[in-house]
Amino acid sequence: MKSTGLLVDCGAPPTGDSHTDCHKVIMPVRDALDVISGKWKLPIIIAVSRGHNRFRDIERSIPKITSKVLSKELKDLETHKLIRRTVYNTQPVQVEYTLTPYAATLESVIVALQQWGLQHRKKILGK
Amino acid sequence: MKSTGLLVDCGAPPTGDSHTDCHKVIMPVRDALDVISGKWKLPIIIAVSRGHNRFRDIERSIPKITSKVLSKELKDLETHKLIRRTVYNTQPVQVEYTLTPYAATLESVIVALQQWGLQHRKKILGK
DNA sequence: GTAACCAGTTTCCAAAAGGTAAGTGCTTTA
DNA sequence: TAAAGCACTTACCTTTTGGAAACTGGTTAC
Repeated sequence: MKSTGLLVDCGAPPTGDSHTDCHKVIMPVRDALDVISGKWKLPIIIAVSRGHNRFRDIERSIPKITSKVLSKELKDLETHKLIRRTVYNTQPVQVEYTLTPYAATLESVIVALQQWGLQHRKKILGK
Repeated sequence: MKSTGLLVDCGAPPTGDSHTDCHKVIMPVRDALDVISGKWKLPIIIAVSRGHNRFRDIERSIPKITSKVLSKELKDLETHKLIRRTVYNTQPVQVEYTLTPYAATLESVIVALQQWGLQHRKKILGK
């Protein structure tokens, strides 16, 4: 799911009636999904929020992620202002990834997904 | 190494094994994303929940979706027990899509995404 | 002096997602 | 009788995603 701009072009909103109500929910949800959907973005945000701030540390904390994918997703998250990359000119150079304050606004999304995922797993695995 | 406050409480002490701690959040979130991520699944659920129950009606209510994609996503949602497909043997056959009670459990996820999407759009446009 | 760690990048490739356009078989409406 | 609606399906194609593996250019530990 790739869009050109920062917000989703949902086309012309259907005028009036029952569609409008629907559209008012669909559009914001699509805006949000555009930023955070995909296999890796939220796991990365969670890992960084739990104190995994170095590249290899994040990589190790997320099962099955590869360095190539991590590198690309970190760049995406940086352009969406959810993660900040800081380079310290130590010897050798040390790179630290931290969440921006803006990323904290995703907390309710993460909590909702975590809780739904938990009960879903219980439901699927026999209960 | 400061935290932004995005700390999801998953019952483990922050001083414990940070990888285990982290996985308790990542795994459920990934379980949830497996079911609902992608460009169309939540928009379809929203449309159906708003009373768009016929194929063409759903199609019209979601900007830019095509019948091919809608058909495929509806099948996926059916196998995940989120949508029920009912065929009435009228002349001609009438097909109705409805949400299962289980789909209602996604409400908090949808609300969280909708609200985040709303403020995100405001942030992007209104700065 | 070589093995390992760091922060990535590169290449090659397969699979999944998604768009375009047309068609199917049926029925209803003008 | 033609057009349009319903519920889809099919074929073809491009884009996106992501996995595997090697590699780079530095540093540090044994």
